[in-house]
Amino acid sequence: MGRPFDVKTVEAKWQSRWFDEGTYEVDNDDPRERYFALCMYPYPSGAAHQGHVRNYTFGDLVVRYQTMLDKAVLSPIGFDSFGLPAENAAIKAGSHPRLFTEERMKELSSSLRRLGAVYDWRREVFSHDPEYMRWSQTFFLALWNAGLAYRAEAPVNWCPGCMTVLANEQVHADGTCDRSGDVVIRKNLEQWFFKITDYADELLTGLDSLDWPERVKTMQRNWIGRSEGVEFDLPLAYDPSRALRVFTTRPDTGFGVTCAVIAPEHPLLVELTTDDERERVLELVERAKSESDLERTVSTEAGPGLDKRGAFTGSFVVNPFTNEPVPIYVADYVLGNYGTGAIMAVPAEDERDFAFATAHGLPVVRTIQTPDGFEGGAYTGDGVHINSGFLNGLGVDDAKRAASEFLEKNAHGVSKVNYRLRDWLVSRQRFWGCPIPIIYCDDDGMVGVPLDQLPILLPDDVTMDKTGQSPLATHDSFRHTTCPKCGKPAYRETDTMDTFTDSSWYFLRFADPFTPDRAFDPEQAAKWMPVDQYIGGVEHAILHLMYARFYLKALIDLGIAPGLAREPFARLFTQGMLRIDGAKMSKSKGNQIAPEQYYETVGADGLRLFHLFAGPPVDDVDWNDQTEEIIEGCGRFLDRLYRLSHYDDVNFHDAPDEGDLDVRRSVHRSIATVTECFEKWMYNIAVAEVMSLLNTVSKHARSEHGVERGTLDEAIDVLLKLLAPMTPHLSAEIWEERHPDDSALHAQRWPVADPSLVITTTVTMIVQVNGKVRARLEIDPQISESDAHEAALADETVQRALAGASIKRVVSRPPRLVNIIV
RNA sequence: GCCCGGAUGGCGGAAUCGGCAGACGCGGAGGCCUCAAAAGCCUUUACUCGAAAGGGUGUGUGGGUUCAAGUCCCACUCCGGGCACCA
Repeated sequence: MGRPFDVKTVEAKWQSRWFDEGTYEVDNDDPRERYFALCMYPYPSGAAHQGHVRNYTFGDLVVRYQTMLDKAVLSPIGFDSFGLPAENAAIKAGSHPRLFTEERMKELSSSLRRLGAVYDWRREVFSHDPEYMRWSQTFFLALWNAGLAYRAEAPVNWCPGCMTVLANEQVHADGTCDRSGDVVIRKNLEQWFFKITDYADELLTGLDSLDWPERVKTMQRNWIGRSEGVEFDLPLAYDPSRALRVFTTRPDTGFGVTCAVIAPEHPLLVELTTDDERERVLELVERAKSESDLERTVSTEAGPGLDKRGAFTGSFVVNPFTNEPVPIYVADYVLGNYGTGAIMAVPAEDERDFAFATAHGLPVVRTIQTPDGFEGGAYTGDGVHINSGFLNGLGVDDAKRAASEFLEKNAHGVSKVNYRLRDWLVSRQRFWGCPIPIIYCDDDGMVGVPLDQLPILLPDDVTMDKTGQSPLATHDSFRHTTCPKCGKPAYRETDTMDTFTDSSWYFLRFADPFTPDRAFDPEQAAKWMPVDQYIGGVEHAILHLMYARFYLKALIDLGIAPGLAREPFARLFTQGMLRIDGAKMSKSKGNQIAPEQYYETVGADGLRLFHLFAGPPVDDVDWNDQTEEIIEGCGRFLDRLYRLSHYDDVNFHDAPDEGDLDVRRSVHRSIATVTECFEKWMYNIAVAEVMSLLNTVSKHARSEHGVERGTLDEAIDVLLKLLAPMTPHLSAEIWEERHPDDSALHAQRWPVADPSLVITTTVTMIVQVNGKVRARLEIDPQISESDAHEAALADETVQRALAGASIKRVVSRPPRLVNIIV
């Protein structure tokens, strides 16, 4: 397309200027009000793709807008540079992941600059920087010393594709790996964990204060999964001095217990199993062990096969409510690592128990009166208790209280809160991550690497193993070391940390990377934290966003980050994703649309404008045949702006008249609208408003009568300021042409609407007859109810519509409408 | 199965304090400019009946509340996302 200016030259000029002059560098002692704007730590996968463009366009808009509001805006950037893709690529190419990663970092940096995104590059951070690793390892040791990092054997998720264990959060509900999509298998391994469960309660309650999308908060709440209940004893029938301990959230249904069920991993299982039942029980236990979670996670619907998922142990416990013996079953639907690994089963009021009981021919005893017409198995709603001794007649809540008291007195009952959340598994059997700074000594056991020996760096002389096994595990000079305590030969830990540990504190480093010999100065960090606006994809709703919340709380409690707000991200925005033919646009699917081609035509400005205009930022964007044309349209808008600002085809007249005043009103109303839209993330509407204003001004200026010079200049300058955060290059260029002696556009203040020009002097009132619009009247907004009524009736078209019919009623709602009912 | 979103012209989407449905843009149609084209500019564009004036119908479906419903209530359909044996 032929454009009235050279887009590449203009954009290159301003990009160099912002970068070379450090326009968006900000000092920690800046006295202005502070604003911390942050896009999620990007993984350096090479040149920016459209998803990045969208994300960083939003981020850059926030930075530039807040800057124009005269705030000290912290806009940092860095790279989440450890991770599997680099490692896999290095394996393929036979190189080192570092070389590969640094190449990709350069590409991503320059494509962010090409987009016109502005940062304080002095604060750049990347995870594999030795200085960053030093602090990652320091923090690991601090967590370890405080007991928040520990090593334990547990059944863990192993991804055969990634050749490493994964955290629970990285495994989908269907048992597949979040990264590779492989089916995850369960292994018993000794691994490193962070004790995130210590913070379960705060992670839950802290959500309330956050200005985050409700669905993200809901997802975190569900993931944490708090449940209140009672833990109590079911005495063993053959030895009442001992008991099976169970957890329930429904103590009120105790009279309906018809069996107890324990997990295949339960420590008492062997003892409880009688000779007669041993064969079937062992078979079930073996199967539970070998099956993947995918196979084990089948829904608990009654049907063929369900009976095989549980077996009678041959033993009984006594129900403390009824003093009757009930059989103990083992079943894989009861989890070994939740609650006590054993439950009381109440088929009448729990769907899983109902399905299980039905499959095994166990009785169903209702303890809550079902509503009339209730059909089906378990009834989980509220109701009056029946068949329940002292609980009869009570509702669920009252019965829960009474039953809990009973259990406290008679069955060692204690109220207990359980969480679904498990500790964060942080060790990975991979090379390209931050090494865990622990040494194993035969005499001293686990010993932390002394702080003055940090960072433990990854060796350069490695051959990436085609099998995917980490070369650290077999790297002799890395593995062999001496014990810091006794000096004897010892081994290093060869696992590395989950890369989510790196992204759990990078924002603190951004706040202060300047203080020597410290990860950050807490006083400096406290000035910026929490992040005022965090921007990223919803795919991190649980993973990164929960880990970072935990990590910051832990660092504060360990005295590393005293004085900081306990929540890292005050306000979160999650943008929609890009789809192409309904599928997610992604590198792995190979369906990405590169941004570069658009820089040649509409420029970064045009592409940015498209992303802002395409629809609400939260919504997904479907990239289709029409998209190209919309992008072209965004380019055309910028051309029209350029022409108008050069007075193409404009006619002038001298003194401002009523028409000019109307233009000024439009200008000021647009200021108000765009400002509001920016605050509410309604960027698509902000763009529409600016387009609309340009149309209004152009039309007026190009009319035969023309425009008064000062009025047009004000309109153009306001347009440039409103567009400055959206299309920064061209706006800055035009501004400079028009104001060669003034400071640059981005140093200008955001415009403020003149209230006297925003208020409307006349307004259109609609007149309806029986709810149908029959006339539109220009009236004074202050018009009284009766005047509005009269004006409506006086109108000719209204009279024609009434056609003499008798008026039953008039609804007068000035200044919006009058509705006449006949 | 449960929990959240969402459904508006040919298309992306506006309009949430119940008060002009379709802002803005894309696409289409017609015109101006031009030897012609591109670019640009102007007009028009929900559907439908009508030559026109004018009328009727319209926000996934079916009901309801109201003078008035895209917006509120009830029931449902479809699409997207999250969770899915956590006792």
